[in-house]
Amino acid sequence: MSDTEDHRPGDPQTDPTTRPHTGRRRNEAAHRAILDAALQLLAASDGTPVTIDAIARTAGVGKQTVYRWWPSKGAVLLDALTDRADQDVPDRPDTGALRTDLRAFIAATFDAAQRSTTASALRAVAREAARDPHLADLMRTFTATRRTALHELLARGRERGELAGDTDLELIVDQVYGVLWYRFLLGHGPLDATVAERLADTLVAGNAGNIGNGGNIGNAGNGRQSDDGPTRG
Amino acid sequence: MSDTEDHRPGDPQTDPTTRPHTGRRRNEAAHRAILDAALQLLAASDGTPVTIDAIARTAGVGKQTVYRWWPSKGAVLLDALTDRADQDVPDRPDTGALRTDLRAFIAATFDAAQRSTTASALRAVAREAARDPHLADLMRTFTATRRTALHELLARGRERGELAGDTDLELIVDQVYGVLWYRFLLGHGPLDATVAERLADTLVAGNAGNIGNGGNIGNAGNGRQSDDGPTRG
DNA sequence: TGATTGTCGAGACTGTTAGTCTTGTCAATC
DNA sequence: GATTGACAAGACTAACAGTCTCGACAATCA
Repeated sequence: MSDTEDHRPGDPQTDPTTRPHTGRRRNEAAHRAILDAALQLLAASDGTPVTIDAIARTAGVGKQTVYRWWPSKGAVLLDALTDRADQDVPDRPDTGALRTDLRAFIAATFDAAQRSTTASALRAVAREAARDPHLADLMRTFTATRRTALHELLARGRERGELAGDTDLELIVDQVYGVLWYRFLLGHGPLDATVAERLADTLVAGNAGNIGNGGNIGNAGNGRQSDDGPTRG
Repeated sequence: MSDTEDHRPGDPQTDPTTRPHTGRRRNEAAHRAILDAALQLLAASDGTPVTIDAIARTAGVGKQTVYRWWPSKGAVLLDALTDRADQDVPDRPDTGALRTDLRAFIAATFDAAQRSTTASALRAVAREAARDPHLADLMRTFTATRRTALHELLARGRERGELAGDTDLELIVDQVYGVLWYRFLLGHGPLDATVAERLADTLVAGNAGNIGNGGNIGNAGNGRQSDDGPTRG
């Protein structure tokens, strides 16, 4: 729940530190009802976009009340999604071995994305984000946490020597989340535990360094350079 | 140019085989002007969606003329994009070695996606597709050709023993196009020749079979099973 | 107690856009 | 010359995000 302190942007009156605050107080129940309505509609969404009117009507609330506390439709939707998705943030496995850590992380991530309520909401928000640059930005922040967690997991493995010193960790992160989003949004391939294992194993094997990197073709060391910084964008 | 034979859907009169066709003929110049206008607007798009009115106005054409030949805005946009993107379909390198084939294919694909005209149009169409299920379908067909080409390239390598016999080729395809779309749409990381090489090399190394698949951690053979069929969805 | 402030639900309003319908014109065929 | 159908122009409808207005209500202050 990242929303309990929303203000009307640029409205210092709502900051209780400056002035005692007169006037009627914010109705927490309405606020809660809006988030619940938004999540319910997102979860039930069949592809048609969720409208503000529908959210307000479902919540039994005036439209203005929605816009008093959120700057745009996208912000409401993301708050509703966050409210839900924070419940199933993948934990950060630390088994001491990269391959098993990675397997667990990817499997948990795939699994979380597939939970029916989350999945439908996530898809709906992603669709909105395609048209709403502000929401797209919020989505980037939303995903950055998970990207960072994966990056750290990989960095730990690299420090232990399980990945080559010049491994491009960001590329691995993008391979994982690229496959996830690609299959999630297009739905043309599975995102199950088997795929998670295959992906984890081949990523580790493919970046393991000079010990077993060749296969049938010698893999000449080609000026790869490491890049750090957990999340670039 | 995949559009020269569009009909008004469900309008058998336009099929010249049934009846000689009376009345004024279709204006090819207008048709061409619409596609050109659409592409021009797509290429110049800054994020704001391209409207049908703008296309018609730019083409010097009535809106009805657009809708006479295309069923929806998405269809026009995709036709315009196809018109352009067919020019830079990556060829199918066949150097005899998987690693170099893959490097060339991925580099060419990344490069084509980045060409300024194509890139802007592609992004705009992808944004539209998020809201327009019909366009999303057309996009899948549009990308299927390229997916198939990559799949075949990989299958060739597997036959030559450069990939393990149980390699999941679809997963590799999705890693390539997943990274491509993910970085292309979010723009948080590069899609250059260096990345193409790294990606190709690690994919080959990670799926090379039992010769050098371990790295520091033994990679126990875990019941992976191959799945063929070039494109599943 | 009464004035002030700010929220509430309701819903009218504005502006934008996809897609349809209408009108008067023009070109091809019968 | 009649019919058919494409044409440009643009009015029209329906959805939707976001704003504005209204009368009611709740909290604070003088």
